[in-house]
Amino acid sequence: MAEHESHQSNDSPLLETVSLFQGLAPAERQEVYQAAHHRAVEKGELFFVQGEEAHTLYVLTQGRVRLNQLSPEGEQVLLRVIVPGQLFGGVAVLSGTAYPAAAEAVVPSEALGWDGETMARLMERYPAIARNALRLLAERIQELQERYRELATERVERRVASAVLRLARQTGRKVEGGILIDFPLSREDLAAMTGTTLYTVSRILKRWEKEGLVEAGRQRLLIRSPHGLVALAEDLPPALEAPS
Amino acid sequence: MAEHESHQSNDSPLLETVSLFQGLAPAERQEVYQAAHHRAVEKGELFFVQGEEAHTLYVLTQGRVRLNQLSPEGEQVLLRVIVPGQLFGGVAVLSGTAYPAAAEAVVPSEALGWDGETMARLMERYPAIARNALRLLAERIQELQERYRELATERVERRVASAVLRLARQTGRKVEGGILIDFPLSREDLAAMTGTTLYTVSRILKRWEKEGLVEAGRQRLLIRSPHGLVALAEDLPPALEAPS
DNA sequence: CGCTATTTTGAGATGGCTCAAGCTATGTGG
DNA sequence: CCACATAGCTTGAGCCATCTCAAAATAGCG
Repeated sequence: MAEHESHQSNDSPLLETVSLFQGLAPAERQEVYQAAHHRAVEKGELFFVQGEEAHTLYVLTQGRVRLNQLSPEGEQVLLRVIVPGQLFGGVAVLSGTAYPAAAEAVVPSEALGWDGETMARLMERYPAIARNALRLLAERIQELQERYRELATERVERRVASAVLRLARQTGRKVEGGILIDFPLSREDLAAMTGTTLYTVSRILKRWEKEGLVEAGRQRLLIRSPHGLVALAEDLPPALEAPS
Repeated sequence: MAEHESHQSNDSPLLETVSLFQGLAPAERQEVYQAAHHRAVEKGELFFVQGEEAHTLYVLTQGRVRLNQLSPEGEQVLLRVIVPGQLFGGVAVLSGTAYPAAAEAVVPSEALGWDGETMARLMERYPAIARNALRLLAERIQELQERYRELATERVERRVASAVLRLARQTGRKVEGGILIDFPLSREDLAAMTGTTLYTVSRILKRWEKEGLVEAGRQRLLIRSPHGLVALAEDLPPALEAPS
């Protein structure tokens, strides 16, 4: 029957953990799931491009997606990295405008999509979805405001430290020796997240490596000492090795 | 009876223009209005402080309010300026967290306030309010993202130009000779909006004044040539005087 | 095994910050 | 109504964090 070739179920076990659908009964989630269409994109491909009229709101189910915003002059900013369970494209759909950024899969990725009208209908029927959406957007605003302040008032090294920690929290995988950022992340990506250049990021990572804070490879970042980075991000006195 | 000493009505003519309540019938707006309480604060006073648990969502009816975010290190960022009709404090109430910024009246100001539960109840009853709120938040996110990119990729002068233009659009008053920013705005305020220092802003304004773009006084800014500023903000070739 | 993307490193330039000092409106109390 | 206090603004000089540009090293990938 109408069955997607999904990974491990024809049910909506995945949606259980999606905060947009929190508070729905299983049967309701099932209905929401039925209304979705499934989309898979290759590494490097886009779910949507910046400027395209927004039609679909996605929830990522597999992979990692970057939201890039391009300035009129062609400079890129990496607004955020989406991990499974998170919403993307929603802002544009809800405000009825064009996508303000492009969504690029950094690894092979899959998502569920609902077009604007469908989602409006679902929200109508299940106000909990609208409430959740409000809460999610409000949280996004708070985070954005904080990052805005960070960018406005803090030096590069600290911004990079914050960005790395944020990534670690979002998409870090515990491995022996530390926390590994779980997708290919280049110096240039980090630069685009923090408003600096890839050269400066490279130098900073080298320095951190010397200090034993991280282990940085080609598109790879292992955080050996989250504490050390937190200290940097918050400008604590650089943690003495052996307090007397 | 229970009548506020409001400026010119016991009705809700004001709410008509508030986008949060767009789409409500007059009677419904009336009910919304009944549920509000009225609050006036003096110049320099705060509607709420940063970190305070969020209880009330406001719509400004009179005056101008600044939303300031303070960094842990004590540096200030001016996130936005609220003009009558706009919502503030809503993000914190909707996400159920503490206010992420302080709201300071830059001139004597008045607002209508609803506490979180009341607003939740109203949204329940009138889904249009929830829809409007979603749209408003989505628009805020878009604006913030854009400003984030601006801060990340553009030089100070251009950022200041953009900030001034934004203010002019929001709260500019046409007067003879140009557009006047309609509330006291210091060099330091502009610096806090654009992530720079008051010294740099001062120099930039002086330069613009020499070029005839603006007229800058003590906490006063008159834009003589919006076009010139737009050119700066967008890095067009600096508008030739007389194209041959 | 060679090609290409990524990263490192150096050297030099500079935009904007910092600090210090003086200036000037504005409002206030005598 | 004046003189003074104050908050806001200007200006200079020096510095430095970060950017730029150039070039070489490295690592994957096909």
